[in-house]
Amino acid sequence: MASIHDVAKEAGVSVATVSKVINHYPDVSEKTRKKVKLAIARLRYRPNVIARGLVTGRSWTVGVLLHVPFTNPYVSMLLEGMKTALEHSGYDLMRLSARLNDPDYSFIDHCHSRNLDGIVVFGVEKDHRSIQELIQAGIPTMFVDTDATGLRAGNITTDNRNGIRMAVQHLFELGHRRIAYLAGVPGQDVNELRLAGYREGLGAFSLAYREDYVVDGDYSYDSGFQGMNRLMELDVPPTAVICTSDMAAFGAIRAIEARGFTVPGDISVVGFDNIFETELFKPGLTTINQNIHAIGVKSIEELIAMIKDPKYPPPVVTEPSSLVIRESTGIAKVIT
Amino acid sequence: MASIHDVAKEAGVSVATVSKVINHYPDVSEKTRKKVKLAIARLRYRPNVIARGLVTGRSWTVGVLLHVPFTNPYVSMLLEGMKTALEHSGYDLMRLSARLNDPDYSFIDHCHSRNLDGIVVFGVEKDHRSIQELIQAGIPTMFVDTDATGLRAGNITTDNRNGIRMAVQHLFELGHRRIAYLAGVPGQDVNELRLAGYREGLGAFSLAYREDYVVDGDYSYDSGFQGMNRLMELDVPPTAVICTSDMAAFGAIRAIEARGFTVPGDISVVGFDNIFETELFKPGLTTINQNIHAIGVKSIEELIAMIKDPKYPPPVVTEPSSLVIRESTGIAKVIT
DNA sequence: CTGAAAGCGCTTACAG
DNA sequence: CTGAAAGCGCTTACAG
Repeated sequence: MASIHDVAKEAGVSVATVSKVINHYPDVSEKTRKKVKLAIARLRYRPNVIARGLVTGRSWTVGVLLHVPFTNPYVSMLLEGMKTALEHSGYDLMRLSARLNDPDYSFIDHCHSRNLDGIVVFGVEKDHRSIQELIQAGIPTMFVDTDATGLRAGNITTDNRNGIRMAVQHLFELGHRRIAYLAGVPGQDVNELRLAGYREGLGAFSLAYREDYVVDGDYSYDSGFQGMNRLMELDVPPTAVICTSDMAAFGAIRAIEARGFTVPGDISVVGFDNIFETELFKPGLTTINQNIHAIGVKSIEELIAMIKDPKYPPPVVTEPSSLVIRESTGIAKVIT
Repeated sequence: MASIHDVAKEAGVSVATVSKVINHYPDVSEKTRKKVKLAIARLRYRPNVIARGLVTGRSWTVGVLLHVPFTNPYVSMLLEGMKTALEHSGYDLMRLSARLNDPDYSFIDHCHSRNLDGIVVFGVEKDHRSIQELIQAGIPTMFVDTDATGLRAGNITTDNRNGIRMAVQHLFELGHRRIAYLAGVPGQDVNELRLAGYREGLGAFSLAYREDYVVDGDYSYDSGFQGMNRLMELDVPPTAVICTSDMAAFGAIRAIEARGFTVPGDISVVGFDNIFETELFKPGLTTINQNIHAIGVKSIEELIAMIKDPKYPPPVVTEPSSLVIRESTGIAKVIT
């Protein structure tokens, strides 16, 4: 690869002048600019981003910390949205190791040694040591689904409370009075918000909150399957269940079917996420739509805004959720 | 962040000596080494990878070019495998833009300006200009599912031919004689190999190859749906169909059901990939398993081997495929 | 065993 | 408007 020195020689000017042309400085004569541009074209010169970064302190790289597998459907959509926003921004995306609990590994050191301009974090709780260090370090950061903020850290999530409230209302209107909830991991921000939405939803229709109607889980198919089994073993099982993820809902439905019951004939099921697999699944899943792609796009857009302007206030954004009604919910069989 | 100069000052030695300690040079006295290590610990010093890269010419970064969406289930598994192999390697992964057809964008320039040590490519055909440039440039590269090689470029794929052959045999043994094939994009390496496997499979059982039993597609659900519709409109429709992807198989099954027929009662369907969605789908899909995770792992392992040793011969590896039998294939209804 | 110096490919005051 | 020089944070011959 040609370097800036080669270009300078070819054009018969100094490297400083070449640099000025590359960076669109105004104080270069038209004649010189032409000469330099010609030399650049002739040598197919491209400035070395690495070298430039060393002096400007910017790497034109944003990191992404994913504390979940790539096979997580939420992550796929998120990345797809991020990619869209990245495309013409000049920034590239670097995946960062998620060895957060390895004592030999320091996430923040990693970010520093790579000169990262900004970070998107998904799937890590805000009380984690690495996250605290990251916030302290003052590197522009956007948290997805984690309610953390800092001087240079904002976050973005879906309107979780209202999503679940809409689900409760939908089931109530179908005549359900025994509505259970298959929850996520206790303590996680998203889980607490959704749980709050569930309680608020019940309250809005004067339905009592029952401890035994809430089962913790981990968003997976298996956790939905097992959670549903527990609910069905209750003396008074629910007639409807809201799940904290579509995958858990899939598991719940198969658990219901495995006991010889039908969805929605016997029990109605609502998911959360509206991942593309809902289109494949039978019965079609009624679920709460998250605009994951938009969250991906905005997380990057806001991050870049923070990078570009040190005074840009760290955003806290909530994307609207909506209810998508398919086949897995129906009129309650028994009104108690 | 502390720099190497800060450490040198703190330890009372030169930066050259600090550098030697960091890089485990043997010619440093134990006493000096101790002093330096202490200073490093005290200042929480981490060498700047960027600066180091500028002089060594290595960025400790491998790029990945994905010419498909992140939501593609194959990609998710591939990335998950790559991640595994990357974890303790010291290399980080950078996603590269896929603006391959944008005249303002040069993939190879991008790689150079980022000083990438190696590249993994998926979903681009070998005759694409960017790919040719990449091979010429001599940057270590591993192609996934693309039959390209170069002085420093190898590739890895599944045993596509044999996979399809096994599917034909399975169907033949179930009594099927009218076996159709829902193909992928003509010209793509993977497609040609699978098509060859289909023909070989038919040949092995003396079944005639019929043009009208092969329909091109693009691996998607919709293409499977439409392709199956075409097959079912034939005067003598097939009793079994092999699909070039699981997603296409899902589409094909729904097309069959939409016409009031059943799988496998009326028509047997085989997929390709064994993505995790096959577990969700009903009926359970008989499919050809690709060990995608292993392909991800090996693509990185081989790439790193090439990076480390300029004389490491570019590997061409074929991962075995296997048939996974579930519910979507059954005994042929009519023997012709 | 240790360190001064040159250099990787850039940018940025600053002097002219 | 142009360029010499210093410097970003490192590594690597080379001299001592």
